[in-house]
Amino acid sequence: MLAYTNTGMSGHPISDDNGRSLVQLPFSLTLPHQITYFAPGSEIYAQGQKAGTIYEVEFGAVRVYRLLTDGRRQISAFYLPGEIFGLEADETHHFFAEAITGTNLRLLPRWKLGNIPQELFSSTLRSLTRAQEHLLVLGRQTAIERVAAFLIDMADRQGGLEQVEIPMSRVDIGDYLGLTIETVSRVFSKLKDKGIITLPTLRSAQIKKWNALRALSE
Amino acid sequence: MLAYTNTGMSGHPISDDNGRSLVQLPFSLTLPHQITYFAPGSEIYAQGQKAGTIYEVEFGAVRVYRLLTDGRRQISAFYLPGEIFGLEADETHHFFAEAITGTNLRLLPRWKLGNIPQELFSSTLRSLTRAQEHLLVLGRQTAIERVAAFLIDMADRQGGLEQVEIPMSRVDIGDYLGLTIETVSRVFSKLKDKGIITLPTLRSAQIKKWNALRALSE
DNA sequence: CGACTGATTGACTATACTCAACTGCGGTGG
DNA sequence: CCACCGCAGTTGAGTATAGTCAATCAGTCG
Repeated sequence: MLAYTNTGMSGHPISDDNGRSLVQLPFSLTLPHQITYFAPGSEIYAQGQKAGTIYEVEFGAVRVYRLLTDGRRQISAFYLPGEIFGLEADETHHFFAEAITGTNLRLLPRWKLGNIPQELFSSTLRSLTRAQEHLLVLGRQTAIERVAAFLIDMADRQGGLEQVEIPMSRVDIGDYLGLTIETVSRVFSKLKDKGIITLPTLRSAQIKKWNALRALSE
Repeated sequence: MLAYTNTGMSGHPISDDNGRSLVQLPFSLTLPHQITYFAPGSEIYAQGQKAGTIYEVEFGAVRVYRLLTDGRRQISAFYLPGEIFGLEADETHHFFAEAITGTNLRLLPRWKLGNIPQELFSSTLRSLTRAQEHLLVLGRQTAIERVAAFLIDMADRQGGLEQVEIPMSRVDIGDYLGLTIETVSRVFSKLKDKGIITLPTLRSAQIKKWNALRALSE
């Protein structure tokens, strides 16, 4: 889990040859920073743990989520290469974070009090806007609209190409969209039947009709 | 709309004699700052408008929301005295903001680039945590659980007293919780029938059984 | 005191959930 | 290289929760 390998990433690179995002601007605080590999499914931090380190995804994908006592789970965000997570309002983590696929993370030391990098602040504001926009999806959109919004978001974050890599399982997608896996699966099938997308593999999609998909996501 | 009056606030003060929040720490950037009154229902800013000003609620209540093209609305957050809103990741507002009741706002000038006050950063992180927690409510909780969570949140933000002021309408509550007004109303009635709360007026509630309410919100 | 608006209650419906069976992809071993 | 196995995903049938439409009630403001 601490040794660097490429295992688990074959077939799912969402970054260019330098491990940089194709979309997001690379983030850089003062060097040096440590890079750590996390195996698929491994925990990055847990709710209640002491916070401090900030993480930037180099390659792979991360889910950040919260649990109810009976096990219901809400994934509040996925993080792809170039994106930052792990900041908290106080000294404690309020969420869980796990690697989805094999993931390399840059570990950035806690910001110095009174010296907040502009880029870190911007990243936080982008996360806030993203979360607030997702509230609209969860609160007011139907199952089809949610899945359409998810696919468009994933596509946009990967450069807007036809081919979309989907590193997470149907369970993860359901827990992100506030749906069951069965509903997610049914919607994928319906979009496929309508010729809006194709599903070359379980972990990828091709968007064939952008306009139709955008119309669905409202 | 620009002249200071007290109209519309009678009966709903959620702050102490100094107009300070009973719960939140007061926020203060470098003085001076302008105070402006907004009448009930009046617009503070609109989606697409140029952003820049940051707002702190002195008294009253604010709703920040987003609309779908067909009119469906999601309120992403309510802001009560002492709380800050209006910051955006770029130069443009992505949401609408309106005064719910008569509201006094401190208008704080845009932060200087490269000079982000610690308190502003903390406030942003608190908003992010709050939004992410609300995702769990919208994505994974039932109608009763959502209303219970709302009541507890409102109570906590007002000092945890038995008496809770509810400055917003049932429509607002529904659009915040991702429910219809009918469902909100039915849940209020059910909580009342169970003796968990009483409803002295339409704009207030008394929490009689905290444990029961907390258990419902999970 | 009356009218208007917001809230409540009721009857019925629809969307997504639950439970269950089946399919197929991907990985492993012969 | 192919066959088997296991699990993630799909599909189906029936159900439940919240939504829709409609009527009534209540609180507020002229």
